[in-house]
Amino acid sequence: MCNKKPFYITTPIYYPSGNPHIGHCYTTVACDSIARYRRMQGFDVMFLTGTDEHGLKIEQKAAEEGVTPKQYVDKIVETFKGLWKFMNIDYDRYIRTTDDYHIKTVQKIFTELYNKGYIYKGEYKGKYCTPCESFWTDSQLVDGKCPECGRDVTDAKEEAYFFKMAPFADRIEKLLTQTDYLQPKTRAVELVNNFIKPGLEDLCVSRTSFKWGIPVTFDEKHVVYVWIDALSNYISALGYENGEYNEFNKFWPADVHMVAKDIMRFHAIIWPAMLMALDLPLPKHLAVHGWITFNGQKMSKSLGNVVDPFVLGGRYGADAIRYHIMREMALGADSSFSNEIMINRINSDLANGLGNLVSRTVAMVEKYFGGTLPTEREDGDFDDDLIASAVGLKAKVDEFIDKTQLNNALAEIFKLISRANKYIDETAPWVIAKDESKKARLASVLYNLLEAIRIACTLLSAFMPAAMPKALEQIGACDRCASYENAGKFGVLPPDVTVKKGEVLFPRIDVDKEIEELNSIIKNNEQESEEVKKLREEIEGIAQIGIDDFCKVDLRVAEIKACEPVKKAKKLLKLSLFDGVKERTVASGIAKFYTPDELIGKKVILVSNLKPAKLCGVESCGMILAATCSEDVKVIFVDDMSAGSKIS
RNA sequence: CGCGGGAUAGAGCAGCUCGGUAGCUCGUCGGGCUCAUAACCCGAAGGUCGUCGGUUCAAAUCCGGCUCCCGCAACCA
Repeated sequence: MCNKKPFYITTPIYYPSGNPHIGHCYTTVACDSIARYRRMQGFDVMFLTGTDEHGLKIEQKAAEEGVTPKQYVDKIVETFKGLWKFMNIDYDRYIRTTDDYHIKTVQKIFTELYNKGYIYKGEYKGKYCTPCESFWTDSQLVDGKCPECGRDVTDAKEEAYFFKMAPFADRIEKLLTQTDYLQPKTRAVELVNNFIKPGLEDLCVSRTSFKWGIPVTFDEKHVVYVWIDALSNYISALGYENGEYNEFNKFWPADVHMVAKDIMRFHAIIWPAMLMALDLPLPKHLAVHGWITFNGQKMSKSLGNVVDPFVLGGRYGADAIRYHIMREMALGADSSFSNEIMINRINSDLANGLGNLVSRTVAMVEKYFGGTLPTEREDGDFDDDLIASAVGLKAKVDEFIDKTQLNNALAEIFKLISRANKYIDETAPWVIAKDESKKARLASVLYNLLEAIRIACTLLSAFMPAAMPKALEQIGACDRCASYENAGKFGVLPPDVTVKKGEVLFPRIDVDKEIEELNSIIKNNEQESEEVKKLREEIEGIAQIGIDDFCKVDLRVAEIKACEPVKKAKKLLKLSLFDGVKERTVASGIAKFYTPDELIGKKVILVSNLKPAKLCGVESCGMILAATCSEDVKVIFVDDMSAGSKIS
């Protein structure tokens, strides 16, 4: 036990503002598979996952439901844990940022960084929505209004603590460009160019505008804002600066932090900076994967296409879902998920390939030898090639696991499965079986097949922890036979091995029928309830206004005299509008939907008394009205009216 | 001229570092087999490797221009 090498792997801590979806599944299943593989290899593994439970959004969601924030997150955390159980996720520790020991660590880290001079008190400037009691950045605003309630915001400042990033810029740049910290490394240049070269901005690390967070010990009106709270989970979970655990020295630095690309920046820049400030060693690898897209679109609740892992797993089994997402997803790249792709994959690899191989092999042992092989052997053609493939597999898979390339590891294993299926055709056991004098040869062929299956299934058991033990049982492999150690050897099963046919491992799926059913599930669940519900909530959520409020907005017909794209902006068109009195410039985010030629001469509705603002260097005086429906935008034209006409 | 990635058979991808016969999976078509979950095995069709030009005996691969897509950043008033 003591001489086992430690291996520490983490998922991000998920934000429980809603139920888990297949995207959460991906990261967690990937980590679980790696963790299981490392355990099999004999590492002393610490696999950490958890939830990030503080923040304004949780506070608000809880308030909406009339419960305390803690009650709210408790409920969702149960759903997360339920999903992990359902997907056979075998984590060693589950951290919640509301756990006492984590809070203790965060407070100590915050104080230490303050004492070291890396955290200082400053002022946070932003837009403030009084009814929502929330700060927003300019870029978060929707039409200049609060994105939550749609009401006006005001310029406001609040006292806040900031973390100095600048001292670490050089070291972070080196970390990203000169080490193999970031996987895949292709994104390093992007990060350096976008964030480090322009100069790292200091990071706002406390807030006074909401309460649901960890209090700053030396300044009680502040709570710690996201970064220091969330990122330090990776060390607080090991007992850093708290008495709960005593494993920091054993497991830190982490071997792999796995994250999706949307939070890469925080783990690639902020987290290393924090660790540098604390004088702690840096994690060895940051593995960044893409998003699962659904029928080509990014997975999101608003699109109404969230794939429910419970539904899919319930239909095809957790292992089939695990296999599909591992096999399909390459590190770094997005992978498209659709019911059709998934079902085809399950059918061709799991049902036709692996499942059928086990089934036909076991059936032959039972049919020709009553389930137990005789011990006589006779070598023959094709044996060497199959054996070589089987014996060499482990080293190849090891290499891909080391590189966090699970898809390639699986592809390699399935090459052996194909090889074995081909071997059956080459040797044609049913022909040998007709000749009584060739029993020994027949036994050899079947034994070789069982061995190939044993090796493949042993290595696969990290990925499919429920189905593989069943397969190994069918071929008569004991626990010892199915060890990682033995996956590199041939001839491990006893010569007189006894097989036992069992249930079908991966039933073949009727593609057309399933897709139809899944589509109707999606329609019922999401399009009608989710999407309409969301729209209704959105509309109902907007406060009513009196006619006098409406009259504050001056709407006029204006003619587009000239139009050109804004340089440096993809979405903006610069319009010259004649409002009846004079020409003015308005920037509008419609470049994707209209060309300048289409617009010149048209008359549109102008919000004429909107306060001017600068967009991508263009002074914009007013805005024009357009309807927006998901991705599409249509400007409202009023061509028959003359410029300057009032609209009311 | 903001930064980066990409364009290869119907689909999804590899090959490009280090030029020399274009490969894999799925799908389609034809054949074989009958142990098996109508599964398995073999074969075929299908690509001027985005476009134009350059270097070279030889370019998917190296160099340059262009078109289009996708990330990131910045604005969707």
